[in-house]
Amino acid sequence: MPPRMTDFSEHLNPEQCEAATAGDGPLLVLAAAGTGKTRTLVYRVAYLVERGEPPQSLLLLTFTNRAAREMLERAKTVAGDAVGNLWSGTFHHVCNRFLRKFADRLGYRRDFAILDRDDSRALIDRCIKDSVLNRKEFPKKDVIASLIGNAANRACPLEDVLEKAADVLKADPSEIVKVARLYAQRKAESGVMDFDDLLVNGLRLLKEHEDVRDFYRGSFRHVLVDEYQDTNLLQAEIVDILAGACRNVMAVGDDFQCIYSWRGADFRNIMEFPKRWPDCRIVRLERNYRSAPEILEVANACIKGNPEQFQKTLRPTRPAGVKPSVYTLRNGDEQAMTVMNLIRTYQENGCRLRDMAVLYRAHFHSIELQMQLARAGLPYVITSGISVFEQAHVKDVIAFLKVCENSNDRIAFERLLCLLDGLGPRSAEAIWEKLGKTFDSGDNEQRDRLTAALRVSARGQWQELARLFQQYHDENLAAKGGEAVERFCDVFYRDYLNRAYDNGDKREEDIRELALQINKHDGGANGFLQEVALLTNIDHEYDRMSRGQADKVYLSTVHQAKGLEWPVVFVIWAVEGMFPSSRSLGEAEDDAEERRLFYVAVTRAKDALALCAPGMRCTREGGVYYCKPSRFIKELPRGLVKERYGSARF
DNA sequence: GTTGGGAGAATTTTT
DNA sequence: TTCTCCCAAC
Repeated sequence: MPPRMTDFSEHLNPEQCEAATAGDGPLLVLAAAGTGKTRTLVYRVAYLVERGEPPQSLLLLTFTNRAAREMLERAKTVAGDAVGNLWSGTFHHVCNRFLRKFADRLGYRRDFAILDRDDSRALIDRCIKDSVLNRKEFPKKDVIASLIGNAANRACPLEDVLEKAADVLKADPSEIVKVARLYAQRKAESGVMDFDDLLVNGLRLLKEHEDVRDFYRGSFRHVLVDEYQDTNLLQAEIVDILAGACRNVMAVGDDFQCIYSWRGADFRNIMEFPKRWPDCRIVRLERNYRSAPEILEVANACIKGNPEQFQKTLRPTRPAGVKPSVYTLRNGDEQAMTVMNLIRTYQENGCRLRDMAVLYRAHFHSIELQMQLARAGLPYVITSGISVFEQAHVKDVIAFLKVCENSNDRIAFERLLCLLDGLGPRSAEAIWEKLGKTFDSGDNEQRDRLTAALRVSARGQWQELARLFQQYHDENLAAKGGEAVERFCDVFYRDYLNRAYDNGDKREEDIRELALQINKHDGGANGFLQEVALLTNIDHEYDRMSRGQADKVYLSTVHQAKGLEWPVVFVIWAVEGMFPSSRSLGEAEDDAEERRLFYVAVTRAKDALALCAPGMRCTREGGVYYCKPSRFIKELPRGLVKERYGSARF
């Protein structure tokens, strides 16, 4: 079959086409919200493949697995299945792949374990307990974790981060440094990496090992990066190195939408891209296909005042629609009621529930609305703060699988043992030491030694597990990890769930579903385990949504709504102190980021946008705060929005 | 050392 | 609401 050739100018507007069909050399695409950024990237991939580039020589870096998957699928429909061989995934994913091949160069085993956020915080907590005497005054593990993470992602010494945070932190910086050292030391001792280490070590690999660097430089002829504005210094450097030889680097992003600086993202990466790649071509995408012009006017007006940005103006392509509304409301309850009534009205006018979203700054802002929706029986889905894969019961099951597969995973081993009756962290640790810091689940003798080390009350339960390990290795259950999980649940875990939780049934369901997911995974149990730490909520959520085609209203934080769109969008709690959040306001930079976040919220809407500003907020204790409408509303020029009041008054 | 009850706190969280 | 921490009782 002759290769099919796409007429790119037919599918793309001139700017998109210019970006997609550009020749070799660095390319920066400044793509404002809703201007077909993904489409351009997809066609770029298709173009390169049709032009004869082997797909495996293309590297497509994204920020979520979902984005990678979506783009891959779309590119396949344009250029055919051959596209499927290209390298795509998140930075963490790609670094993980590098490290699975070369981690031994850095003194790690190639089957190193990954600490997810929870594991990492738990380990930090242990370090605090073991090294800090006066813990009353010492910051909590979350604070320490974010300081350490900040330093890693900004590629700067922890001391600098601490200095900047000095006035908020009461603790002695040297003590925090001590904890951080201990944390690093313990990670090294057990040969594990946390999320940040994947980036740090991925980069080290490329920097310190010339042959590895040359190997990957030689593998990739083109490096394409999505959401470039949210890269941190490490990620930008990884891109620069990988594209260092071929010089074919395409960065796509929108500095207006950089909303992760608190995680180390630095929008200067995108601002300074032309400095680092002086001969780069810059293409601006400004024609917005998503939103009604009235919505874009609000978006343009709200972002205008931000300093330090590439000047871009969203240009509408759609015909006139309706002006966005600003609702002035009495309190959270009236807000919830009003939003619900509006949702109903839209629904009566033929709008599906899944075409509507409610966005907010922080999860807890949605409580009243959730309660109202639940009471009224209006179906909704909500993106929660914790990932499915971070929930205790899912992690328990995964710990079991890890122990089956890996005899060095101390964290998984101890977690599994803690599930036994009357056995806590202390004993689990002691047993691990006693076994010589290893436990081979396939080894009969070791299983017996473990039995002997247990207190009598836990032995019965352990026997069940020991039998299961035996089966695991005899029947080669590794090939179908889901089956192993099912049996684990049957012979042991179900009982535990029902003892430990009120909603044991619900959790068991999660686990049955997890088993299916594991079976679907190509690499068997081991392949699944190597990636599971990098899977997130959104990946899971997405599967569920697309499979169920559920007709539900979507409730989400603005952060998690990035990249998505809905015909109807409500932004609730658009008041000073909540959006912008008073917690994050301090310096001008913070105000700018909150404004970008607001911009992201506004630009999610296609046809209708409602901003809600209640005048007061009730606290748990029955107290009342008065709130002023958000500065982002106040700043809007007159006439851009329609002023309205709560439906309770009609 | 483990477990369970009660008090108290909660910004965002691509990996 | 849900998660986390701390203390007291096994």
